[in-house]
Amino acid sequence: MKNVLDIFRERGFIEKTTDDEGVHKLLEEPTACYIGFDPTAPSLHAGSLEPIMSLVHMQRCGHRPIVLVGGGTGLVGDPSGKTELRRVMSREETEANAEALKRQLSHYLDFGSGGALLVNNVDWLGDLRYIDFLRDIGRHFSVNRMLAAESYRLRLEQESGLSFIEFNYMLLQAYDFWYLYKHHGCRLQMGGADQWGNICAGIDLTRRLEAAQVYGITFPLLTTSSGAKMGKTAAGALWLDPEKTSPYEFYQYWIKVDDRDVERFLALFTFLPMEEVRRLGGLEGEAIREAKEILAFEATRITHSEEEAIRARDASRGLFGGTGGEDLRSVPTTEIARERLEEGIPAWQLFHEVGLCKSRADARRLIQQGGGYVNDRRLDAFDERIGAEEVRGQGMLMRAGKKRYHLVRMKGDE
RNA sequence: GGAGAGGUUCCCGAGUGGCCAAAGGGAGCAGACUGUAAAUCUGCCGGCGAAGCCUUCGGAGGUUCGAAUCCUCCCCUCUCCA
Repeated sequence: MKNVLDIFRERGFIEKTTDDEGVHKLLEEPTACYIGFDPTAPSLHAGSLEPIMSLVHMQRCGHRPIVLVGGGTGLVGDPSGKTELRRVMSREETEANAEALKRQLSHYLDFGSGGALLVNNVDWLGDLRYIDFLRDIGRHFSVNRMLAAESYRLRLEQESGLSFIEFNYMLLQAYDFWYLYKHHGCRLQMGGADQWGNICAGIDLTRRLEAAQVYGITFPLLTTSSGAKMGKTAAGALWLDPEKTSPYEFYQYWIKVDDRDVERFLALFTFLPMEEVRRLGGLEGEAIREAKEILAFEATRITHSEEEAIRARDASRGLFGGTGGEDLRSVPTTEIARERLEEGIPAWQLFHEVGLCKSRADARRLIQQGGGYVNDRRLDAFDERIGAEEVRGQGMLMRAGKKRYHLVRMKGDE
């Protein structure tokens, strides 16, 4: 079997490793590896897709992925990112989120016996005793060295500063790595590029405590070619939970990616063989839409299901290809009572109500600027009343701008 | 604990008594051009059915005809000193 490190490398997962040869050698045998996820929300979003995919590759290659839910560290807050208000979360809350994460990750990973493992570090960090921790763990850390770490240095140079609780974060994560090594034989930690310092700290600690060599891999920070953080949509984050981001919207996200990102994303977010990835990435001009369609389909299939992917694709083809007679079931839909429609609803109110615009003023602007459509007819008055006669076939198709669709059906009609 | 700086609309960041719903940039949205791409140009970019009104400049009070701007107290952040 191919060494998973080589797969990672050719698919663009690797930013750097702590020891190229060592990691390669390590991965020749079945190995346990871990990635931490913060249980700050009940759903993961696209930003987590890269680490998730890496774990899937691991499992496919016969290794054992360990998902570490940061129930304990989540309460401290990793400074290796932008400062944000750290919400204090209750244990129940993080546990509920941890459950949700596990359910979600089960789409990708097999948590069956002997398969992937999910652990929550609150289980071992929660009851740590401060003095013991300082004496047993803290003594191994050189503040001088910590200060030199990129993640801290940045914060020190900026005026945002660094609080002691954040400064401690590194020790806790290092402790995690050691713990997982000790109890689950985990010898590899992976994470985003910003995790480098934390990972190295864990390696160091494990070496000191156990005289054992463990390893780390970091992934490149994913941004779109336009520089934005990946996984943002107009509505906010691109969630993996179909309740928060429908498969249709998910699919659309990938269709709309920048041309320059297609090949990279195909390699990262699908399992297509690399020859195919390169072929698709090499397409030029309009032909690259084929590549985007495949990317969107595969990504949606992996995260949701084949059925949803097909549905999203059909709806998208219909809406954008203008074939008509398409299956629109996956387009976001709102039901409105027949009486209200028969009376007629002013367009700007309707656009707001179905969620196409975030306020009535926003809707009015949209329509006044020529971006509001009903059944492909551009509205020219923002207060035009939209009535029941517009609802036909599968429903009334509303559109905001060129790309955002919404379907309205009459309540009671089927 | 002491001394200083600061908290402005999604973000960065101007504004120090009326001309401020608040410069500029970024992000975002729409239009044109395209390929549901990029780049570019144009417009929009707190809310409310227009005029007008309402809510916003860390929080609570106060001065004033009038406050993001002045005063008081409080909360938070940063820098230097201890």
